[in-house]
Amino acid sequence: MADRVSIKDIAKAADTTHSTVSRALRDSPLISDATRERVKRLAREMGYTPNAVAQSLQTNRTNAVGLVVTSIADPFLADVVKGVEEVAQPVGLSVFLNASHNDPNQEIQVIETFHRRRVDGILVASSRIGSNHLDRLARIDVPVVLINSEAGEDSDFLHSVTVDDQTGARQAVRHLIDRGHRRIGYLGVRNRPLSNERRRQGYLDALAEAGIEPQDDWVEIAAPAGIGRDQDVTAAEALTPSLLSAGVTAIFCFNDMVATGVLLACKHQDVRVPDACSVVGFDDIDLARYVTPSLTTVHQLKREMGSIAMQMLHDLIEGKTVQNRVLPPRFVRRESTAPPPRSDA
Amino acid sequence: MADRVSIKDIAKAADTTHSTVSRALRDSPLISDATRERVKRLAREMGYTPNAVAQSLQTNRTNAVGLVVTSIADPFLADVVKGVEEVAQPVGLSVFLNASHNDPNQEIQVIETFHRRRVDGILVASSRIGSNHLDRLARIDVPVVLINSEAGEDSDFLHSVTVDDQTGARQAVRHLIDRGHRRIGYLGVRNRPLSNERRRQGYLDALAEAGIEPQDDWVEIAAPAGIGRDQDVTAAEALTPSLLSAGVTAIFCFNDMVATGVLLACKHQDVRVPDACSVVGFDDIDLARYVTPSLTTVHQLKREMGSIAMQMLHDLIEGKTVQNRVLPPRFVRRESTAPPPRSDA
DNA sequence: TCATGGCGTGCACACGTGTGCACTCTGCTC
DNA sequence: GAGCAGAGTGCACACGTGTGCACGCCATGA
Repeated sequence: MADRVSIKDIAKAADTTHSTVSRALRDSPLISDATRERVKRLAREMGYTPNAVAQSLQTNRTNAVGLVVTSIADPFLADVVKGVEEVAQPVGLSVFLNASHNDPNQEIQVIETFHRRRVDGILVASSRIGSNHLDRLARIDVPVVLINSEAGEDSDFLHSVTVDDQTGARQAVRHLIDRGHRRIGYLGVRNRPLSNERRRQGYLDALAEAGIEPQDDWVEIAAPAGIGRDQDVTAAEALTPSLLSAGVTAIFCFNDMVATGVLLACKHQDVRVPDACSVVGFDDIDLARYVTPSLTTVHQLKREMGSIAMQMLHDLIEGKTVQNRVLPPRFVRRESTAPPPRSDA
Repeated sequence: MADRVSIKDIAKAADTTHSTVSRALRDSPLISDATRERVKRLAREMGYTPNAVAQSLQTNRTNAVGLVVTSIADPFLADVVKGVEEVAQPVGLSVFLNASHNDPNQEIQVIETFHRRRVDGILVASSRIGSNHLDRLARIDVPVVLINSEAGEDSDFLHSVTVDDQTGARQAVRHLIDRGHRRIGYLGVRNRPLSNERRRQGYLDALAEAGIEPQDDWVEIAAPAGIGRDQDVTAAEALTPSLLSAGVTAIFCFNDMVATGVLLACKHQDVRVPDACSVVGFDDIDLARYVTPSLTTVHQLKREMGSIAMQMLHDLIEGKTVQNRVLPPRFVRRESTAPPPRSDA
């Protein structure tokens, strides 16, 4: 009952028209102070709550944005989403959350849904979408900000915020080299091809700088069954023995989940970390501090990525122009790295 | 350009009226097969995407639900949200995600936003809201499902799905007793009072069954600075020494995060787990398998809670009646529990 | 006294879609 | 041949809000 009250009802109660009520509630200077106050008081008393649906239809603005992530249960993305939320809420933007699970059908469906709902902008933290569905995104005619999956040739509606994967990877591997390692492995993933390629390249850069010839059997690329933590861990666990038997004394991992899988595998094989083998992760999710040994890793500004991306999208919606952002990684040394068992000359 | 096409435009192209187009697209039996096909083909060719905003205004259904969580970065809630998503997407419901951070102002604002947007239902995974904002929720006149925070006296619009905290806790503590422990501590949290109280009660039940007199200094209740993982861990870490010096040989923790804090504290104090002290968690988040030693804990059906809650909400929206659900916990034994160091007679 | 101007209000239309009702047309039946 | 049923379509209104424009009123000034 308190629900169904519209500005028309208020108008009736105030003995005026809905136009006046609308203007009074929006503090239009056209309205006299007396009626403005009278209308506002009535609105309060009658328990009026504006109908955002009708407003959207009229103003052609929904004040809603779409957010696609590959998986919500990914702790990395959870932090990103948190950052998004922290900016969206204060500026009055609502967020439609959708997962894509790297499934082409769901990706299409999600974009379609955002279009139908006439969102004012889209945030993508799901690497495949940026590249694969450009045409579909373009048709919506709405600003898009990609997170950790660059904007290809910069079109005028596609923007991005990323971390400098390659530099982060190079720093991490250089640390291992500085500690005396020469035989260093890379354990990557197949289902996030862009980041994986950049981090692998950083790994190769560091080896090259140190004059180390990379060996084929130092590199393994896991193909996790799905998306998210569990699969990364399991897939990495399975591939670790092969790397160890290739004789590496340190393993640089695509992310902390993969590194955790390596830790578990070492535990089962009684390979002591870091004494017998050093391990380095990427992302610096909370987990990195909780495992034993705690993970040396590359810190990403996860929450900041989310909030910066959301701020960019907000600016774009307001018609401002924005600059793409590349955030700096930060190397974090913890307990999972040490010099190699015996120095390899 | 492909955007601004409405059913009126299609009507013009098909040399008919928007009424016919509307009916044709909705497969109304009033329309002849010929025109239906013609309209549908034109709609496709012109790149028509229905305007959900206008549809909502007309039908008084938004096909959107609101989801409030205390924090998105909480791994427990992340799984719940995932379950919600998995049900919502297929049935065509969109999800507005909002965080409350246990902040009364934000809680009010979130509910207000959901009302303005005329969501068809609300999902609450933020314990405080159920009890504190009943009046506000009632005013929206929309079904509400609470997750892990019961529905008080069951009103007709409030429903819930919870886990049986008390039984889970009792099972966990009984396991410790079976292993031979007599001096068992409880490390709880202050900012989730309902669950905390139920788990503490289960702890007391188990002690009572074994004829053990609980001691005041066996129980500590942490007051984490905020919500989510990090604060739980830190707060628990700080309180662990006090429990250890009370002479307990095992600690039952409010959740796995708290347990992780205990593990860290023990590590720093060189107290070996489980040899010198056993530790039990709650929730069975992924982390529980990754720490060393892996955590003995109480498994919760996290994803299922989300999907069941969403299914309930969907049924309620469709006008069906539903039953509140209490999910069974499942005790999981891992590496963090063992008999006490020397048997206390 | 009349023109002028400003202030406050109401009228009417718009946004895009759904739907009850009236209308037209075709073909059939008596 | 008139009447009628039924199928297909269009008209008009509704949903709740925002806004350009015209109107009425009052005060001011010539």
